[in-house]
Amino acid sequence: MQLTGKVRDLSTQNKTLERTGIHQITFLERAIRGSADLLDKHRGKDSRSDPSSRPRFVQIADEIRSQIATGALKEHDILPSERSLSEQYDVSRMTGRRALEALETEGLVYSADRRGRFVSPQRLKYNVSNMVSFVRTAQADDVDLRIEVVETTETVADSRLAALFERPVGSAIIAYTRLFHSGGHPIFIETEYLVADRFPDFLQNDLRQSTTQILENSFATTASTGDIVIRMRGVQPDEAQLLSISTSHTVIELEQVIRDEAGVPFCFGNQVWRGEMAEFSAHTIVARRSADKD
Amino acid sequence: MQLTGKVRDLSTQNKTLERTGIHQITFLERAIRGSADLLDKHRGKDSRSDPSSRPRFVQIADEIRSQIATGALKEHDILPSERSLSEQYDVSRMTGRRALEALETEGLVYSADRRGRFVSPQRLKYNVSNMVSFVRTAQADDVDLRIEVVETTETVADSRLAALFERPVGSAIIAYTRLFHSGGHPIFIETEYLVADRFPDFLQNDLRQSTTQILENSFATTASTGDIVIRMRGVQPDEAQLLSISTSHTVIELEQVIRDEAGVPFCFGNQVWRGEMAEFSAHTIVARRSADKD
DNA sequence: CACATCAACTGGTATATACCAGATTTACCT
DNA sequence: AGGTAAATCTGGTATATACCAGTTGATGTG
Repeated sequence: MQLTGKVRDLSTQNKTLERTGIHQITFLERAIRGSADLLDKHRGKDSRSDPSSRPRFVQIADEIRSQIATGALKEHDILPSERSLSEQYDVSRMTGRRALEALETEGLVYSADRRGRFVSPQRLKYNVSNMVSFVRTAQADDVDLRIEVVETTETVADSRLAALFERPVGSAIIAYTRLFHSGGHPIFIETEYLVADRFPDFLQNDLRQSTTQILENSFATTASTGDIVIRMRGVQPDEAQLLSISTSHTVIELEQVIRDEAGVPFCFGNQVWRGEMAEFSAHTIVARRSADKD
Repeated sequence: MQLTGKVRDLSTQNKTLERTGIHQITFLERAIRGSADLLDKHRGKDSRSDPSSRPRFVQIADEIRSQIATGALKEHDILPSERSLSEQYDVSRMTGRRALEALETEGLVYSADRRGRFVSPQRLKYNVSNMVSFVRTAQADDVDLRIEVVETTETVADSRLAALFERPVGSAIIAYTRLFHSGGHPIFIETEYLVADRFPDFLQNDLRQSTTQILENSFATTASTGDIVIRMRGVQPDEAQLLSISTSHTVIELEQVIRDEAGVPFCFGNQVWRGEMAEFSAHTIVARRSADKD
């Protein structure tokens, strides 16, 4: 019965081969191994009875991971494709795919839609305490950074923004969304909201620079304190497109409220990071049960 | 040619049905729809030509997501299984699986190996600035928290710990690993390292409580400042087991160095969180270009 | 009633196949 | 040389099938 199945498979597979015309050698190789393989399958069921009890796709992922670790594969190098992995390790394409997907969720690998998968670069370090502008510290650290302005709008405060800014609902708000690239690759999306009456004509500025700088230079406003929330969550379709990652991936969301010396909140920012691309640090000072509660 | 393929499929499928014997109704249903389906397949290829151009598994995930949002499915409720989804939506098991996996990586759903998938509970909020013990603040917020001591060891400092503690390599170090549960479910793993000579007989204490409390009460040591790093990464197999999540998932790693009033580091902690289970907040004060220069 | 057993679940892994659409490369033609 | 069209890559989606190993609940036995 199984053999009959095999024969039928051959006929359909040949039809395919006539069109694609390239996998014939691989196919023949597998056919030669075929008879022995059939016995193997009936015996111990591959790998599970073996001492190496780890799933095949994990083993393959491990091999690639070590190739990255040893430097055989370097940052932004292209990885073997799903199909070539399946030939190389004599597994199905799906198994090769799972290995690559595992590396992707780990963050070691990123994928560019229909072009291939590549080795992820080193993480960017973002010191959230050092709120003196991510842009400026990054540039000081020689991180190449390109800022793309995605959208700028003048809108009004909904209930959430109103509460954050301690202003009435409907207050004029400036909003802009920017996409940050490093090494030619998107790293995070940032949307910032500013109280409009405090920063007239803010959007006239070139936003492809540190906004903290603009606020300091043109509006004499400096960040003094901030409240930050960091969480991991699933990516939204529109975000996925901007970050050029596939849906059903996780990102890190970082929200911050920035206050001036008087404690008045003037900027609300929302950042959506490719999780594998960053690392967040903070320096904290324990509030000795005085004002700060929670 | 395609039709021939179909006929062949039927014959093999019947063979299978004789053994499993349970999915016959589903199979018949599908067979009745068969002729129309075949035409559909030849025309626009399901869903892609449709206005609803989103992949089938995304649509299914969306439906379940809205069921969670509306409260039809509540925290820790069990979700439909992969097989029942595939019947319900008339898709293959793999497609149903992908829908569930998507929800899992989003964090809306967690899976307990071979028992099923369940709706994730609300996130725990962890204020990292408020270093006055996660345990104590959680208990103040009525979060039920169970601490399981996984391992306690007395070891010596490797180069990394030595550097962190500003002590020579080989210094005696106390280490313990604890698993934190909430609502009967594992939330994060914490491993803490203490300089041994400063905290004699520390491991004699019951570690199923706030260690900050122990340090304050028995050793007159209070946390004053801390350095924290947060990053997203892939989970290690041993961690996955403790957290009862599957491999190839992402977790949030939180490392912290805790210092006393004199600025001397006395505790190094490493936490591995189920990413969907937590949300980290911090209150930061901008260092006005004085000491802090990262 | 306690305990062992077994049938029926569950997700996990794996294969084979198919077609799609976008990206890239090659080949050819002007 | 330049440009276009076809071939051939890439991953994305989907189906059907199979067997595995835990979990759970029902069934029966001591």
